[in-house]
Amino acid sequence: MDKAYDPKAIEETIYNQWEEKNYFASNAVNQEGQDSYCIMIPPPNVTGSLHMGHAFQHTIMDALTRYHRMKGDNALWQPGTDHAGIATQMVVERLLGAEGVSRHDLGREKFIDKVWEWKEQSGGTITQQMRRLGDSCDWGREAFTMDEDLSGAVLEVFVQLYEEGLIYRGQRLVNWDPKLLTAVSDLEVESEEENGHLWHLRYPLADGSGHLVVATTRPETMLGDTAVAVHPEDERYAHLVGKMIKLPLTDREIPIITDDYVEKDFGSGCVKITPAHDFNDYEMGKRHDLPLINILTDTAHINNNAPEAYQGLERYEARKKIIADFEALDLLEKIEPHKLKVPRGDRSGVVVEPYLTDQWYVKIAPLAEPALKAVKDGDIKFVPENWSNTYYHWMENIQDWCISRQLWWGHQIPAWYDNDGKVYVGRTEEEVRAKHDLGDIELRRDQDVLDTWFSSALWPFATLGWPEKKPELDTFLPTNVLVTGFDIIFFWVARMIMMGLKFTGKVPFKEIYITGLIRDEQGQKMSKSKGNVLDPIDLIDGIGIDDLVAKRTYGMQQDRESDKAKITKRTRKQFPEGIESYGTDAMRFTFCAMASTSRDINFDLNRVEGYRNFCNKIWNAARYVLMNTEEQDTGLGSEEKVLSVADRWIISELQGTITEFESAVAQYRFDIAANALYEFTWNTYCDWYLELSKPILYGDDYSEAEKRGTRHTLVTILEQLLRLLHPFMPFITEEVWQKVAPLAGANGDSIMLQAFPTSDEAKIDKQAEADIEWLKTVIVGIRNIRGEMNIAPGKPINSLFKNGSVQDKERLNAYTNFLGKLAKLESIKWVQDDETTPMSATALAGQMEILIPMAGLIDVEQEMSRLTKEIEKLTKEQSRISGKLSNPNFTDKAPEAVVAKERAKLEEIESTLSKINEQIQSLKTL
RNA sequence: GGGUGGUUAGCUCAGUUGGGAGAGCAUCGCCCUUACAAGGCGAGGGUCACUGGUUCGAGCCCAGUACCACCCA
Repeated sequence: MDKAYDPKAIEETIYNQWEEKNYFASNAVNQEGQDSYCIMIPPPNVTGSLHMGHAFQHTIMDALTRYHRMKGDNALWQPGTDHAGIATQMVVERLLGAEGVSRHDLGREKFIDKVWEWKEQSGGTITQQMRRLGDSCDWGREAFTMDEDLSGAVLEVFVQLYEEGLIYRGQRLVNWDPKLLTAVSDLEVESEEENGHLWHLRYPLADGSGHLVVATTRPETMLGDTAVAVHPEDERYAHLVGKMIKLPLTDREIPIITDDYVEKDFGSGCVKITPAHDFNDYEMGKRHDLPLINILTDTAHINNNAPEAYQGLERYEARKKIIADFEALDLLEKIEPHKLKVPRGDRSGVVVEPYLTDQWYVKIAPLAEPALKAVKDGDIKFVPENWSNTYYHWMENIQDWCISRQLWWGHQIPAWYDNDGKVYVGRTEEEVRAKHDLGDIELRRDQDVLDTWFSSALWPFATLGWPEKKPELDTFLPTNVLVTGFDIIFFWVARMIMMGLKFTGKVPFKEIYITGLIRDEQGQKMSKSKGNVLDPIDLIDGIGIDDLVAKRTYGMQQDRESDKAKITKRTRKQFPEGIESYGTDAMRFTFCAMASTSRDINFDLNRVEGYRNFCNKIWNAARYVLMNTEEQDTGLGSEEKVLSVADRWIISELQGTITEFESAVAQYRFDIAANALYEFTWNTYCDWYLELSKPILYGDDYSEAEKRGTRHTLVTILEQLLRLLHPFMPFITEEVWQKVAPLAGANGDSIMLQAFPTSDEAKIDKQAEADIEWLKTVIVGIRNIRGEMNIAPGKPINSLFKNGSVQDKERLNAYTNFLGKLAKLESIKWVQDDETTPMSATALAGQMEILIPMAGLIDVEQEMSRLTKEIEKLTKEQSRISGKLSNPNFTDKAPEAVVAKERAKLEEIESTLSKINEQIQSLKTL
């Protein structure tokens, strides 16, 4: 083995072998006595590439899948990708645009062919990247939301919902994206606060007796006003209610009405009502039976319903002209600066318009009710639990879902119209004709496609074969857990629950593990425009600084030169040498270690570096073990093995680590699980056990049976540890296991098919734990003296032990070898309590004094200051505890055990203090 | 406006039922000891945001305040 771990040398080869040998495959039916374990991947956009969020969630999903596979479950991690309607269509349109071609030049069919071409070309990127992460998905089952099977499921669901009256077509206000020319759902609109204005406009009364002032943030919509409203209890305007307004710039008269919705204190207390261009006004219009006047085209230009002077103007041009005209008529009272929430399309970034159109909707209330109940009844559990409140709140206020999109890429709506505009819904045109006995009259198919999330909502059961009754459906549904981010609870999670319950009668998953969102090390969201994006593949392979800068600034718009410079500067400052190659396992372990319950995870490259070092530690520990066991007797035969106290201790410690790991994973606390592994591997196995094994293996005082016992323990603990680490770090564990397994008596082709280690209470050895605890105290005491006195670690020193108990003496005798080697002691001598001892630096192990004679080694002053420091520490503690114990309230009311513990503590501190004081006295006498 | 989460060491974060403030990285000192300098050994560093309350005892429970972040309207 090389001296340092090199992930590049092994990762891809190992993955290819796993995949070729089909180790990731699940079975359609469980074997006798076997459980199933299933995770559905949140399908990434087919043309996308892997980002840090994916890498994080995939690490969790893969760790769970590998863990359960090793536990013997029939494990299925279902992979696949999403067609991502708007996103993908936009990419292809942009590519065509670069060649000067629009989708309309091509026509629908040819454009869709182009999208498929693009999908073939770039659709493999993300699944290839997933392989780099070590994702053990069942690739044979890979699905795509536009596959024939899934498209069939979409048809079936649409038709059934329509037939039950749960899908309907209706005309109402939708969020209209005037750039993409499609409706979008409420969730696809992002409202940010922006600086705007509040225009106060004078609206004259029709009878010429004066005017009202209305305040608006969108003056151009006044062309579509159909009323002015005041609050019913607003005395200022009570006498005007029922009168008419002469709407400026138009020839229309509109009424003054009252409505509770109006805020008396906002502006003048009078509100213009534009039912066709505002959601609130729309509702008010319905309440008062006001006419709807649509004044916009689908591209947000003024249409022919408005006075001729404004027709054809773009919405913001129209605003300017209208303000100017109001001013000219002396009807502009004032303009105030005003902050307002501006709704923008999450894809296009342009301001969306409330717009009156015909769209398809899902009637959501009947679906939401059982979905709400499933979580309330505990059939589905959110982890962390508090996300269920977010879910409840949204589900209880849920609106009908607009599912039609005016796009070309997606599942075309299975509805046909005859020449009278009558609509027929069915799986195919033939079915529709036959069912409604239409003969061969002319039918025109609805041009719209479905919201991408409509097909995603069916993902858990559609990928398992629904509507066909495939065995997988029974085997894997409900799936065990959904691993996803809180950003798509509404988009995806809620809709899967609704659709799953409706069409399978089962919940789609029993638990939902909501992961945190990966941010940069300063807590900023990673985004292209901020230039702080990290690519998981770059962490694995490394990247030079020039390439990294190029990547972060590539494709930025020309007018953003200053941003580009800023990003370049910052990137070069943060990564002067680029990013090192850390390997997949280090990155995966980092994600696990950072997966606490926090909702934001600030990703810190220093952590990756630390865990890369951890990989190296494992690698070198394995090198040590192999060096001492290869071609030697590791105790696999029938010859006698004697286990040392260290052997019994490390075996005992491993049991606790396994238990801790398993209980942490059961609660999705991967950070706790990762820390338990790290702690055991580094601080227990490497720092102590490997060192303790050396005196036995290298010493002349041990029998072959003892050496055999230690070799056996060395290699079997490592072998188990590798299996324990495998779900988090699949590659290095496989590579090392291949070498170690035969020496530990394990057979098998791959670690990923081995059983997960189990904890055995019978192997817990309290006596060995106590003995090693004692040994560590003594060694650490001596090391402390060395460290504080600047005695080189390699310099052999003499030691004396005094005032110990019978047990101390026994232990000292039994563990002389360990002490000598680990504390680098030249001599160990037990002295009688009354024996005089040379001037020494001292440490305590319980009552036992450890003396390091100072001759030629130690400065008296230095030792004095070391002891004084120790006394200060202890005195502080002493006064705290004695204060506590002298308080009768504490001794009377606190539990007996707590009081006793404090008393014991105090006693120990006091005896330690007096010993140290004695030592100081004896130093002073010199 | 309503809601949720957060505030602990220089940085990134743990802290389970209230009972001796922890880890990693960074810092300082000694060491290239035959697994590992991507390492070993040792050390320093915190008014647990603030105010008040409950309690014998609060990082943890309660009330309020400030600041940060996100979600919904």
